[in-house]
Amino acid sequence: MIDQQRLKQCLPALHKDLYTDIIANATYEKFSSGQHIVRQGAYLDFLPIVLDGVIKMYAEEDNVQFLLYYINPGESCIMSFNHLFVQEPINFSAVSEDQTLVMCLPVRKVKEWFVNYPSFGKVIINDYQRNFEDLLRTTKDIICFKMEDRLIKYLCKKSNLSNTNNLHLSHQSIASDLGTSREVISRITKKLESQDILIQHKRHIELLVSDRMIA
Amino acid sequence: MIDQQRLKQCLPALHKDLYTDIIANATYEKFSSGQHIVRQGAYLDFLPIVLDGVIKMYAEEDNVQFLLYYINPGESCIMSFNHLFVQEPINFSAVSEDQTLVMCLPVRKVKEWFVNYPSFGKVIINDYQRNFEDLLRTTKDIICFKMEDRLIKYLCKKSNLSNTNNLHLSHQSIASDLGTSREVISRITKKLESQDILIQHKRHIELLVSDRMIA
DNA sequence: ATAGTTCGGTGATTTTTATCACCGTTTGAA
DNA sequence: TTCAAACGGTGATAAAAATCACCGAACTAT
Repeated sequence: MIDQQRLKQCLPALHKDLYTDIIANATYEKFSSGQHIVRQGAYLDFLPIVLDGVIKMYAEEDNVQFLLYYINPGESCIMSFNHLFVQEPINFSAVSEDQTLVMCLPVRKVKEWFVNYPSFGKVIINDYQRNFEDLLRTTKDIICFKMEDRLIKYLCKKSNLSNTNNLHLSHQSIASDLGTSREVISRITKKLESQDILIQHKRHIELLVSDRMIA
Repeated sequence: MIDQQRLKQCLPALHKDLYTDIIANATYEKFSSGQHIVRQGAYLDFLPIVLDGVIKMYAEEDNVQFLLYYINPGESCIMSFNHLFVQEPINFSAVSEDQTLVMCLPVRKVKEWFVNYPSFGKVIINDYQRNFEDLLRTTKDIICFKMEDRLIKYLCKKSNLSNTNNLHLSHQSIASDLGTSREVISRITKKLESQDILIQHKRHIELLVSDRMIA
């Protein structure tokens, strides 16, 4: 599905032998927008690594589903790694944002690589770190900022990810991502429109500010 | 400062040689209640592992300081691990809750162990996992529960940690941990007192419920 | 002893967020 | 084409949290 060249771009600094080994053992899955790659409460027997597209990490609680952070190409949904060693249900969900290509590494091999290749371990650590920092960022935002600021930040982030200012998002889905209700988003977007921060079109939201407030 | 026996209790399942190596290279620091072990914005040249006492993980933002989760004996404040490899300021603080004994492992050695001992890597992974799950739990609580429920949970947790129902906490410090203001806590504790969930004494709060609502 | 500080209580008010109710429009599928 | 579902707007209201202001009690260091 992918060659060594490509894999090196995604996961640099691994041991030479490891690249061939990974390619020999990987399987691939394509996901269309909105599909579950990992479902909260399920068990895992593979480690997913994003090759193309963006994955949203979600948490669910009391029928509320909210966005934690994003996984970009070359990154692994690494928080499922430990679940490879200890067989416990995972406590978040991963959902494809767009068309997504995911490389799946089998548990057995991942364990083996982790033991035999320190460079693989470093990649794992690095991804853990990144996941943790992203979650921490999100947590800080929730505590420190009010919904209006969080919404702006959210839109800027979306804009960055998709490389456009025209965001095809329903108020409902935004509300869900931010853990609030549609009405709240409707009112805030209206307010932001009056402040020339965005324009609401028929089918999308046009963002008028750039990277503002992105940490 | 500690012998091999003791170290094994804290960090089980390591390679035999590693225990002697760790003990040979560790230094120790004692902290009294409320001292900073790790300060947000600083750089690290050691990996702290808690031997005795409890450590609070804090985040700071906009002059608001709030509790993320606790580190118990045998656990490492592992999120600083990656900062050993890439020299970046850390984005949280660790503060001793009580009298605390911390073992400090030097960067150089930690890197070496990580490469040479897969069992050490597993411990690291395990601690990353735990830290992440704790933070995720906190994040879910913040989004899904209102302050009243979070306060009850917070008090239950404190009670568990210190093994007593008599909690010596000021409203101010509770407010800080939960990221709100003193008045809010004062009003909620009053309400909870009327519901027989707790009693406020001169110098402390007596909790009347047990593990209720602890996830 | 006393002066300054921390602590907790509480009223008043505002801000922020949530919830309910209802309505018209748009969209997509049969 | 038609009908149900999704979407968005908005008023009314309630709930939750934040903010300001002020008070007295308790504690602490000199």
